[in-house]
Amino acid sequence: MKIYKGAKKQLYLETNSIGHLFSFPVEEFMEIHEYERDDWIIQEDTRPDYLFYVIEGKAKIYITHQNGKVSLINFINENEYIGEMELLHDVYYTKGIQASTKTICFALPIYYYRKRLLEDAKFLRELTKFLSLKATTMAAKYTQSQAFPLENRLADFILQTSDEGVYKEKHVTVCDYLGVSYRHLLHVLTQFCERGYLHKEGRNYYVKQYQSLHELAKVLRNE
Amino acid sequence: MKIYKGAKKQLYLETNSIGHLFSFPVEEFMEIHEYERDDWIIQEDTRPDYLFYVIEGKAKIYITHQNGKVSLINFINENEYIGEMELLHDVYYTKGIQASTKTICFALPIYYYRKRLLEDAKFLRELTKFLSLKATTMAAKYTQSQAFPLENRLADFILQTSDEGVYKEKHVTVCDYLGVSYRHLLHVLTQFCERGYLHKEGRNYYVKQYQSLHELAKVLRNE
DNA sequence: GAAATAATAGGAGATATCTCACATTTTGAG
DNA sequence: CTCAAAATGTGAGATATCTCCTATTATTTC
Repeated sequence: MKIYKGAKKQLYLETNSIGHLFSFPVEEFMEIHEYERDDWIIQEDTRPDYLFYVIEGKAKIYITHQNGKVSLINFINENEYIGEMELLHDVYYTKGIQASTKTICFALPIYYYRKRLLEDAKFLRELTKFLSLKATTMAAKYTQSQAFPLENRLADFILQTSDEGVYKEKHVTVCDYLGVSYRHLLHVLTQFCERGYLHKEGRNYYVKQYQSLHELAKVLRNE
Repeated sequence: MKIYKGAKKQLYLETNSIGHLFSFPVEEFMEIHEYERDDWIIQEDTRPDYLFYVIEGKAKIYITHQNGKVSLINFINENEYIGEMELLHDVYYTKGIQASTKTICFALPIYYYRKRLLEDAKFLRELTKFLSLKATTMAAKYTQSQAFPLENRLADFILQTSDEGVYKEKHVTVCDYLGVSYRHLLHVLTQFCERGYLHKEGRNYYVKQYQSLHELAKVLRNE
């Protein structure tokens, strides 16, 4: 992890306007952190000292269950918060946050800014919108995972993550994300190939029948 | 649905202080609604005209999937909001909200109060806490449903909902809530009886071995 | 109070998904 | 470059969960 200082910090402050986030000046004690891919931004079960706001990159929220299973709860993208739960609640089981690409965040020391943040309508309004989306997303994932088999959820995931018709996510990550075993994921991918929806070459899968995948995916969404 | 007027309205306004919720007066246009058990407070896919705050009773959030399956997303209890998603977002797939007991809510006309609410730090701070808990709860339910079989989740649910050692929730509701088929729920309940954890009499189940149920339930929680 | 509707109950077979075991390939650290 | 760790791949059998079907009770409704 690196902390940007001096000119580099200035550059990021100027490039990424934060005027819409806070109604009081935060530059003085705000830091800018850079995390490498796979770095832990927050360790599971360890309270963070900062409230983060992602300006570049992508991270993953993980929780480890008592039976050893690991769930990838969700991804965090640019313009999203990290550590907001701990800002709001004194008691909270902290989830692990891991950078999945190089990630750059604004980092506001909680001990210093907490009080003012919780009185700042502008900040709270942004955070409220973010949290409401988070709640909605989780509710959707929850109900979808119960109402539909992997087939449908995977089709949706492939359409969302494939780039120029190529799907090449890591199986390991995907099973944590979709909450199924490695074995089963492979099984369903193989089926997709057999049915001609995908074509496998090495470690990449090429989308051959968008239509079929769309059919499978569309039942997920009412919205 | 009834709307309280005059003295009855006054009574509720006096009994339930709302000073901690808003920093401006809302009494003038705020209504007080009473819903019977099974009334729909909000219809699925129909934007509500009010932001509600539950002061008495309990309600259920439902979504209907394209394949006809119904998910009971969660319960809403006293001191929780209803319709906050629509207040925050212009585009939103509205879930259905059904009273599961007689439910009394404050009802604030959105068209009238929206602007001021979104500028009120006190209101936003409360809402932020509520939404963060909602997001956390949904995330927990999501990952638990993927990491553990019904056995564990049902044990937890029985411990949470049984009263004086008696469990008597409606199976129909429970399967929507835990996201399993009616058939399977019965099957696991029967197992619990066979193992002596529960004893069935008529439509009630008596908890016989708290310890065993606790064992099953405790793996769900790290927190 | 009879008829319609919702809830409970359980059998039987299908299928979605998991666990475990093991082999191969790729990646990363030194 | 080399070795260990991570990721991929596959078989076989177990289990969790679903679907469909059919009865039997409660609960509503007219």
